[in-house]
Amino acid sequence: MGTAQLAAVPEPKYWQLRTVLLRAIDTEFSTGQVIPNERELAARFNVARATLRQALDQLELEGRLVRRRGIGTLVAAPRVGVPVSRREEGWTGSGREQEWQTVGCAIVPAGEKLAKALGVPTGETVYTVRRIRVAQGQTVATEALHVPDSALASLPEIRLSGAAGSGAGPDEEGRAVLRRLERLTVDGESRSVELGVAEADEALLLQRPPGTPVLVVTTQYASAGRLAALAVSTYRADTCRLTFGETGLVEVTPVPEMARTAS
Amino acid sequence: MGTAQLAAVPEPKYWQLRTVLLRAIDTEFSTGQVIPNERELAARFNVARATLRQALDQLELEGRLVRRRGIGTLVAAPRVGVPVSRREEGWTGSGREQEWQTVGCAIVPAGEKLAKALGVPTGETVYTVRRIRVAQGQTVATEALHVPDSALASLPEIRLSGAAGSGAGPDEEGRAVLRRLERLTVDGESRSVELGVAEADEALLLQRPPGTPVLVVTTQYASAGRLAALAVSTYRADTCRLTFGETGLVEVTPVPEMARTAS
DNA sequence: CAGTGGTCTAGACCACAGT
DNA sequence: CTGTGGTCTAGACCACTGC
Repeated sequence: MGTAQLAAVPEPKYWQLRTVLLRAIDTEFSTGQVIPNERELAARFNVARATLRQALDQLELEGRLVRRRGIGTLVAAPRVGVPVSRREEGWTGSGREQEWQTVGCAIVPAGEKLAKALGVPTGETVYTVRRIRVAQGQTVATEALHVPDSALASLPEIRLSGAAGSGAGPDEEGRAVLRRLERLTVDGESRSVELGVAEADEALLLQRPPGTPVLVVTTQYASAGRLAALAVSTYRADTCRLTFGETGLVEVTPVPEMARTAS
Repeated sequence: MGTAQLAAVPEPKYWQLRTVLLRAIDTEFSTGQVIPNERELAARFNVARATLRQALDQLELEGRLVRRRGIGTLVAAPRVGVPVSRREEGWTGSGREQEWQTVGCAIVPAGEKLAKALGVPTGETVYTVRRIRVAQGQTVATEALHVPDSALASLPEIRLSGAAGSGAGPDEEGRAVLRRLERLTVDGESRSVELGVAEADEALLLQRPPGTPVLVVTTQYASAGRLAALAVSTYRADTCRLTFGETGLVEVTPVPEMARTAS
């Protein structure tokens, strides 16, 4: 890792630093390796630690570095491609290996905003299933799957116990909801993706500090011309690349990862 | 906007501040309104300006605030839903209103990484069309559309002039490539979305400083069992919500925007 | 010109991991 | 314990906007 002076151009120092560091980790370090500590790097480049940290913040946002308190700063592994499935495979993932794990379930009357999003009257009972998604031994996403009672009611199946936590275990209730959803015919789904940050409980599930950037995927499932379920999933933005694959299609290059500029 | 003391809990101050400010802008301010300046807010909450700025950084990342140098900090408008089109509508957008504007075109031999991503031999001629996408009077995305010569060659049409900038205008060349692509039958497309930051030239096109977070959409277009084109689009993460709509589907609630937690 | 956000500094202390 | 990253401070100066 070089020690060249930073030019006195109008570009901010932290951005120049980021570029220098990026080149360094691309050429002189490999995945998982720890880079020199912040105080040393700051000294080496003759900048304050805060300035250096600004550069590292950028690289962490780009998923190139991982910082662990008490340990050091490591070169991150390339992002994992996470298929955002089309619902042909069922509600628990691709069938073969369960990619979603139910961690809880709540049965509560819909608040104003939730009711509006679901297109049901405020106060209607809504089943909210909390799930997490694990890939390569790491929790990469959390999800809140909201199903209004009215959507479930049209399905032929025994009713769930009314109050939460009465009979079965905590997420047993959630799995029951999912089982009933299996019988639902989904006509289509529409999605949106945007940037967000992890709040307290999400951050906890993702094993990250609050404020961690996440990709928020909102999926609306339509059945019989009405909204049957709403899923809000938050994926770790630092480690995930969401993929939307066509079902039957020639599998081309798995990971482009290339210059977005080509003069 | 309140002035309550910040509790001495283990949660970092900047995160508490963010929560307080978020509630404030949700209840006491409206879109486009300027909030008090940083020095005043810092004094009001008894924190250093750097700490306050950390909170504002978070809110800006979430797309809730917009900061303009020399002006102040404004409450941001809700994110615009940007349809990431399925290629049924042609290469220039939905036909009716051109959503993409060609701003340049380069004809160069493929570098190593680009060639690998396109699945062509290194050095093959590649047409790279640079486009920007405008929504609501604002540039929301830039794109580099890479088309290998071999994909274009199979199409019946006159050849383009060999060297760049010889005859027609700069982007006239780009439009010609797009016109020829219209004749291409696309069997399918596969996409991925990840978080990135805008580099120098992208930042310029997006009218944002370098390091601005963007949503990077990579689209691979398949034709006749091979990769025919590769598009890398970068959308402003602060102002965009990418939408992936099913073609014929009941249009449900346009913008959920709700608590992702529902205990 | 005055006021705003943007950058940078030098230093302090804390929380956590590994010894 | 030492060493790491995480937080916070108080102050300085710059770049830009609008009057």
